[in-house]
Amino acid sequence: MVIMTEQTASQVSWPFREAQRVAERLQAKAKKSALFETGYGPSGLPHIGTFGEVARTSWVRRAFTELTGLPSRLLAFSDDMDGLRKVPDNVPNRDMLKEFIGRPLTRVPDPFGTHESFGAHNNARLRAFLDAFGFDYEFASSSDYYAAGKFDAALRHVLARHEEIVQIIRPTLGPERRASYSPILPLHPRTGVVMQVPIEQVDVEHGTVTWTDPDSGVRFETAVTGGAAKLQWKADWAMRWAALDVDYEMSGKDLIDSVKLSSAIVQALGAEPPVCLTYELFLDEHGQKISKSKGNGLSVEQWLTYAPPESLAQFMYHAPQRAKRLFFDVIPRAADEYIANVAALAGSDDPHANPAWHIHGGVMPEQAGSPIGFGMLLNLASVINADSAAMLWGFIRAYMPDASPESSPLLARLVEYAVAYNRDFVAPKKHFRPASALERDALRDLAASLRDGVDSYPGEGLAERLQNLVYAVGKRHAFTPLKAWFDCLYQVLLGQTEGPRFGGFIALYGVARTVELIEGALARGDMAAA
RNA sequence: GAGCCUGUAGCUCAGUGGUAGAGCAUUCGACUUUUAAUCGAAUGGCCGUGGGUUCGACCCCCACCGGGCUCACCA
Repeated sequence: MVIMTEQTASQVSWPFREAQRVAERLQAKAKKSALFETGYGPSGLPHIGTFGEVARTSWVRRAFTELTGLPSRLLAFSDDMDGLRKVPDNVPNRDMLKEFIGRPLTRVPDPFGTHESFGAHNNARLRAFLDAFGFDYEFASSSDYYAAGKFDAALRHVLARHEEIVQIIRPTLGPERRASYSPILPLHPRTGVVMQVPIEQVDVEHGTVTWTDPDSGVRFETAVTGGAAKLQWKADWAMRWAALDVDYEMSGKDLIDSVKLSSAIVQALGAEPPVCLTYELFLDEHGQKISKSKGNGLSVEQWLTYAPPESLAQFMYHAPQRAKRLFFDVIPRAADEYIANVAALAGSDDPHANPAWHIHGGVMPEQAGSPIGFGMLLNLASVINADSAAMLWGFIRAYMPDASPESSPLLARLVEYAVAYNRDFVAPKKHFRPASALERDALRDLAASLRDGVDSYPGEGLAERLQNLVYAVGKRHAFTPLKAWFDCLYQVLLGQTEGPRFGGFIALYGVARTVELIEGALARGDMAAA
């Protein structure tokens, strides 16, 4: 076991602090490898919190490797043996599902018809989601583990400590549940439903429980092993910790009580709970809780439409134990923080303290950074009304001749995101004011002049000749001051009060398209007048 | 009822014992045949309140006030 030096012990980065706790746990148990776990409930399709949990756990795992050099695994554990509690409203074939309420998800037909069970379908979605980010993990199915007998020894142990476990959980329950509670949930031998019934008899020697079907009155003796029964949630978690010897698991603060109780149960089983971290939940823009029905959350898909995955990781990295508002405006900031961290990493004497190091698993890609910040890029996209990456690149090169997609792959991606951001959030809010009579004449003149060509105008490049053309048109009409002519162009054509040098804009936007832009604005004016 | 987070510039937020920070906003300036992504500068804080620890507290401890969330059925 590697003992931390003073330098590493003073790490200010939380993944290393967590990794240190894991290292101490292993040292105490004389273990030679670490097991990290993340869990998924049956109701959950993967969402932004799923990403956060797996990313954060992966960072702790990576830090653990750095710290100790010991091997480790990350188990993504799906609670797919849980009973279907209610029919989700976002799936097809809901009537069909009604008949399977209460049965383990892996024994409910897939309403989408693409997998052998609903559980398998959700598992596939989860794996595809995790794979899309390139997470290194092993998938585990609760149903498989139960059926394969991987929990059998632990389940018998639970049976032996049945009363003790009941005593731990019972005080936390309401009067109704208190009467019937058992950590053992036998599967009904005929219907397959996960039964929440009083356990009348516990036979430790044979590994069975006896219970009565409330509907038929028939008594059953069911084995707790081999997938004939499963455990109630908190006991299930504890049993899994014990059976697999899980070393690390983080969870949201909504599970604080569960962590407490499961830890008590695992100790009743004679084992030690893993190192646990409780993270804060996300709030919306107004500090309110995020609920799917209100739709005030921000989805992974939304985030990744407007900024790179690294920025989402950056957001998740910072202070997991503090409540953060998760809404649209945090995206550009997260992207810029990431870019700044990449830049800072180059000359850093303590890379472990830098989020970018963690985000990239300690191996930075070539040319990871961007010479231009995302905020600036968004601003630029807005100012020039960029509707294509090529147009944005044109202006970037004017500012930074050496920049190219090849020399800065991140910038190339950011450009695409900035165009999307402008398209969806900036462009729709533009206010195009109608042109006055004077301005209409001048705009017609401008369109006609553009059609005639720029060859007669002075200047070295196309942009400069176009600029002189625009200027000449303005002078032919009675604008006072001439600035009013340019104000007209921005306000009438681009829907904003300020804008780029217009010749450069036309050169990049295209002469023909600019003419269309002018004709469109004039047509809008006609409609308003009519 | 139990627990967790939070209060720092106008706004959004960094900052865990050693001279209060960033972005945005505001104002001024530079560049500009009108402008502009840009660059420079300025303005702006009893760090929620009151105690305590310390040579020294935004930071650690206690109390209070304000804002918010979670759990008490299931997972």
